[in-house]
Amino acid sequence: MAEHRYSPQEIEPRWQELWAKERTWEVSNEPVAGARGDGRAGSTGGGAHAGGRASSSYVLEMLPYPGGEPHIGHLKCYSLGDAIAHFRRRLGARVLHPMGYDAFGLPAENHAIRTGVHPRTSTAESIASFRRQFHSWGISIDWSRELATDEPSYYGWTQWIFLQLFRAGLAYRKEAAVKWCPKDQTVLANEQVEPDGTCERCGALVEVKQLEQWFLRITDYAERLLNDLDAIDWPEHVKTMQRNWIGRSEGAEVIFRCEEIGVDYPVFTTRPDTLFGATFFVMAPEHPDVMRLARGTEQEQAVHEYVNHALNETNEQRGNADKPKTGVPLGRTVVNPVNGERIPMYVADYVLMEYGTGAIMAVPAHDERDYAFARAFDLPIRRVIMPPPAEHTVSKPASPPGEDGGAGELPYIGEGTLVNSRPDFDGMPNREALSEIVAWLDREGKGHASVNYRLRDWLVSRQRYWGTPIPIIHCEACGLVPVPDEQLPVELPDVEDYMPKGRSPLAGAEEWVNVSCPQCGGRARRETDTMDTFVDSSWYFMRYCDSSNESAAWDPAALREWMPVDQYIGGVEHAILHLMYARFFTKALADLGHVDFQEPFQALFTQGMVTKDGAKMSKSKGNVVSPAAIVERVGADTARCYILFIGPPDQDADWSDEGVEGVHRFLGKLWRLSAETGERAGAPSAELAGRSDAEGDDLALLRKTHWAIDKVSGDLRRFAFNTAIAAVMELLNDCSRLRESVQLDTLRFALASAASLLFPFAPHVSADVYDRLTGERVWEQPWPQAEEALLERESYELVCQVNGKVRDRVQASADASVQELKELCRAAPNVIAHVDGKEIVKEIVVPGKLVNLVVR
RNA sequence: GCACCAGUACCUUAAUCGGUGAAAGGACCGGUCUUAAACACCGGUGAUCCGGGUUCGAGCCCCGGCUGGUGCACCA
Repeated sequence: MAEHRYSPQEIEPRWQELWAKERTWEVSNEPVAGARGDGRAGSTGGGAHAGGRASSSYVLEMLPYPGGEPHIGHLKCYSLGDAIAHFRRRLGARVLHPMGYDAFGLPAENHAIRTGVHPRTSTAESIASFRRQFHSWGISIDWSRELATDEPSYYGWTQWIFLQLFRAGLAYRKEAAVKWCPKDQTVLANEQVEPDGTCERCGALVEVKQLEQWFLRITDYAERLLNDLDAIDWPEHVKTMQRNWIGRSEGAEVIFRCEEIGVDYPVFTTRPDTLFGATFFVMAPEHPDVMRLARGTEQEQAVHEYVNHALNETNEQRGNADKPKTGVPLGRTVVNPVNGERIPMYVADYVLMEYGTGAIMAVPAHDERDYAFARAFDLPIRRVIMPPPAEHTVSKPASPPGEDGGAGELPYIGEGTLVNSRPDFDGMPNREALSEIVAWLDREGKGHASVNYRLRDWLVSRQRYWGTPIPIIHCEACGLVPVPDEQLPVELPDVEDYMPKGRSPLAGAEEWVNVSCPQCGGRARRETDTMDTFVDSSWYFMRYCDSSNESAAWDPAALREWMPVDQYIGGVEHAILHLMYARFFTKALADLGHVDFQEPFQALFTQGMVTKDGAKMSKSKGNVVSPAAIVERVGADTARCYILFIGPPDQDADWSDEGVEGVHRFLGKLWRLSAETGERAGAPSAELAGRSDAEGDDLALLRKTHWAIDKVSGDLRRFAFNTAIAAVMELLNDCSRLRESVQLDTLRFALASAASLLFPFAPHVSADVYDRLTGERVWEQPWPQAEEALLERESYELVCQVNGKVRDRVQASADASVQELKELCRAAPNVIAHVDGKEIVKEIVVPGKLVNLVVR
């Protein structure tokens, strides 16, 4: 008797080598005319493959940042994506499933500062490790399209795109108050600052600095980025996060004039209907005019102190809404354009420079923050909206307008009727008054309707070394001059000192920096800032479509074949930044005529985190599970299967070593039972179960098999991988239980089907099992189809209830009529005992399930 | 504080339309095999957060509460 031992260490490399040698997962950009031209296509024909050209499908997981070794989150992401890719292939699609590396970035550079090792070296080592492990996991990647964003052949095109944006006015330079990380010595995007005011990467307290920086005009796209969310198939919570981030509000811009210094100050408000209730005016401490306004007044010193104090506060301290309101008067007034009133100006830290115009009109009666400030500073509070009469009072109008009580508590945020405004607005519902007032302001030239966004322009320059150089030359005569396309890529030079000193380390590479101006030929200097790495990852999915193209970023025909990505997969931590930037790039490139679609990712799946003992894995906690160690111990199939079995893939899941053993046992059982069965059956045979005459246990196993086919197919469509695997486990349990009592062909069919269904999750063992049983390549088989006839039963156990309680069960035929079912139930012995002469008042029949008799 | 999601056995997860006695894996217990153990095989224990409502019938629907998670949070 041959020993049957499941040995992934033997099985997995064997199949991996075959797939590598035959380049099984590579796809060309030229669709072959149907499956006919493809010699390797499924030998059994295959419904989905037959006739016409196969459909194209682009399945993409977010590209990894190659730092150190892959972690368990990578295993989950790529196991997930691979399952989807395999499933689509076997449904008949040509699937593009590429891989690359987001290779620029701070960690490699900081490592270089510590060790002196060039970032290129450490990154290359890490990439090699990622590549090796992806191979050992058996992920079905088209390696011919592999790319890394730090290769000149890639970033040359990143630079080309930057220049496209620059020429279109979408990339610009301006001095701005920027977030500066003193530890990393670089500027951060707003998005990279944590809510507590620390750097996302290193945790240092972020400072504010005035510097000239490069920005991309993403705000031009705010409206489209918002609206087009409706048309894509993304998780609702991700869309919500994007909508909140864009933060669209409708309202009006209204001009308040400071007559003392003769300057107009526009404010943005969403509530122009409350304009008549404005009793003071507040500016943000960062507002450039604050000191100018206070100069020469007796408030100058106090304002100076207050502003300094406010600027040194962290976002966390300042952002706390429960904090008592602080501020100081500016000693100036502005005129409310609707009624000519002079109202006092204040500076207070509850007003934010980043939002609106950095100045607000304060309406304490109808805004909580303004109310709190007014109470603290003893400022007038004027009600201009009356709530509608309370429901319980008789339909009598509310008490007459005025300062009196009876109108409810202030501040009042809700809807109502205007009072204390102008005679022609008083009495109007506030919604209506809002548009009337805006129209009136517009006519008077004192304001206009306006839409405001929370979204800021994207700050893309970094004073760091390890990034894509910005391809611009500074010429004293010509200004900002783009590097001519034929001189791209502007290669990143080697430097000796990576340490940032408030300017990019590139500034030290004199030979590289000093150039002649492409326009006038005069002396000029290269831009020394590099790009935020999010720029690199904002277009990589397009490069995959044509990654070896040396004369263009892509051939438009290649994009037409594959884009947009049909299924994108990645962590929810990228819900805002990466996904927003990639969408912006796509739209900008569409406007410039380079692509002909508006959204890069048609469908998005966000995977949950993998935790250990309920906590995020981290080196400091010592609870890191290494994929390499797991794969070495139990094999890639077990690791992949387990991580998908552990729970719904969009939820967080806790890793348990015992759970891994369970899945390992399951795969071992499948393999052993199949090896045994293959041996008993003699030569492998593609001739699978003849089912028409099956009965007894054979029929039961056949039914279970088709149930599993149906279940797994449905589960895969909705990404319920955990239940799909559980269904195969159930099928295998039945195979094992019935193995002695069914015909060999039935058992072989059931086991081969189990392997076929499991292939997207555990490709190696599934391929091996399928080969042993049938001599065929499972990945060349079309996805199995469940036989409708076998999903139905010709008879079933009818549940007989009396008053909702199960009292008996009897066999009923599947086509029994409602009347027959009632009779069957009434005749059941235990039902008779419980009815016992009582009156049957109601009979509920659920065909296929039960009959319930209600008795009294 | 606001919004959304979730509470099922000791643990992690299932359960189309409201329809049987709530399923899978792990853990645990017993048996077979073994000198013994591990492996394997066979068998077993065990659950719908609390309170109300709708219904012939509720894990599933509605209301209230409790607990946990996520997102937003001075955005004018």
